[in-house]
Amino acid sequence: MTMLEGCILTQIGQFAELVPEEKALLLDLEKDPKRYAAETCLCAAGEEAERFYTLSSGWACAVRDLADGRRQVLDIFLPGQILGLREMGFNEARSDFVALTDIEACPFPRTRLTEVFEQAPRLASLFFLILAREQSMLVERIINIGRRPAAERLAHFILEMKVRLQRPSHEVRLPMNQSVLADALGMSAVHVSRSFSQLRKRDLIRTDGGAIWIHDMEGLVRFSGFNRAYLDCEANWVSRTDPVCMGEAS
Amino acid sequence: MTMLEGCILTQIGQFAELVPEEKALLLDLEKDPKRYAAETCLCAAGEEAERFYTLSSGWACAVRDLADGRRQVLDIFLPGQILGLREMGFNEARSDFVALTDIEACPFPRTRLTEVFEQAPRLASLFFLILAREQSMLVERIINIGRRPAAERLAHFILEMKVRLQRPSHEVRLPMNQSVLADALGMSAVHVSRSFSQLRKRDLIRTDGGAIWIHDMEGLVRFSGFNRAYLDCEANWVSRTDPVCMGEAS
DNA sequence: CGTGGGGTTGATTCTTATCAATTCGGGTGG
DNA sequence: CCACCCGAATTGATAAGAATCAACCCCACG
Repeated sequence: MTMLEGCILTQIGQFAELVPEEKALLLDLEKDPKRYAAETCLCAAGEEAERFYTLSSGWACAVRDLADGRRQVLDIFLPGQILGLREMGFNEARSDFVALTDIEACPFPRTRLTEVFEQAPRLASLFFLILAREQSMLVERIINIGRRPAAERLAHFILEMKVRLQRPSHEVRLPMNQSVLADALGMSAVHVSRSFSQLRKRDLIRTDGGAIWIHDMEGLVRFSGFNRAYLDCEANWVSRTDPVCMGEAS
Repeated sequence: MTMLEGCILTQIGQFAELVPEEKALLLDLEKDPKRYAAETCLCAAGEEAERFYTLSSGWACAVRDLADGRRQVLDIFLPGQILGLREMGFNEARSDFVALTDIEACPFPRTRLTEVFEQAPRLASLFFLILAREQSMLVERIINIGRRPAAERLAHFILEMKVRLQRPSHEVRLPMNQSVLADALGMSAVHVSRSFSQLRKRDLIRTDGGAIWIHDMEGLVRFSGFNRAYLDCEANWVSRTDPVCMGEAS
């Protein structure tokens, strides 16, 4: 079983060198993780959303249910991500947050983030960057759903997850059934299955139980029009001046 | 002709009371607006993207062209918005930015934003909020494109624009042809036309040239499943503590 | 007057959804 | 070990939705 681990510290640390004060603030956000079973709904759309969650192990997702039963998966969260960030400006949760696997997540009050921003202004910039990266992912999903036919759409999604998992292995194991996949890709579960067959027939992937082997990476990339650039976000602009400033403060 | 005006100051001012220093920093971002004709491409995907633009009048959009000619409109920008924010972490533009009407926009170097964040940390929080609101809009667009059939999708889009325009009038005038609309909604131009007829046949709207009259607001809302909550973003959490801090600094 | 872009409409084709039946694999209890 | 059940994946048949292709209208504009 692939149990992923991670913390927001390493996630954010990719963008800039953090000073001890900043690290302490971030660590505090995930100091008391709780365990939740797969399928648990951490937060339902419409409820007053007082808290966010740092995800330290396992997978989660954000989902929106429509009146007529249709549903759309909005995000897939991996360890090290924060659940709820985009809801900062709203008093009611705009979507469900659901555990896809057993997870460890640490709830913290939304207002805590405000305090963090005040105590370490540079972190506000870094969180800005995180939102910007998430936006880029959403934008690619819009392109994917809006303009790519089913098989390419699925292929693109597989590649996105492959890159996000940061594993050298060509095996991608997604802890979700084809029905969830369908809701993430804006299609029907049956058609996800058909699209898998298509990718197999073209010898781009092989599947075995829950696992997907990327058999022809180059072909899959070409087929789906995938370009990983949108996942590779940098923050050269943040680290330049501020660290000095923080150093003085410490 | 509907010529919209606006500045980022009022846009951001909705979220919190700004102190003079903050206002000055923001005003500086749009102090030297330039005029661009409709159709002008401010920035093409792939080029090194050194600058963002504050949009002070007219409409613009972000577009992505795919290899095979398909295209997807990613954002519609109204006066007071900043073009490019989400690209903060990238060195190359991830999409085209194109003027939909004649516009006035003020280019400023991306690094300027960093300076702003350093000089007025609270603005970093507010820009964080802006990104969060934009994310909410993207998320609704994903739901719209992923899970709603064409006519509902169009209806939802019309209502979103109606709310964003902040006009009491039930007339919505979109400065874009049905082909652009199609690219925004992930469908074909012909089908946009048919969807308009459907909405007309149901007596939900009337159209005349470029203008759309919402004839049955309640019906349109019901039909499309529109809920404006995602556009109504608040920042009660920002203004609480920081202004004091800024007051001291001044 | 022509001309051309945008909008509408119809005919056709393609894609995807929906419904239904079958298979597969993993548990569970006898 | 086997019978059974269940959820998930696959496959086929059919229907609906949307794209595409093509014709046509309308109107602004030279």
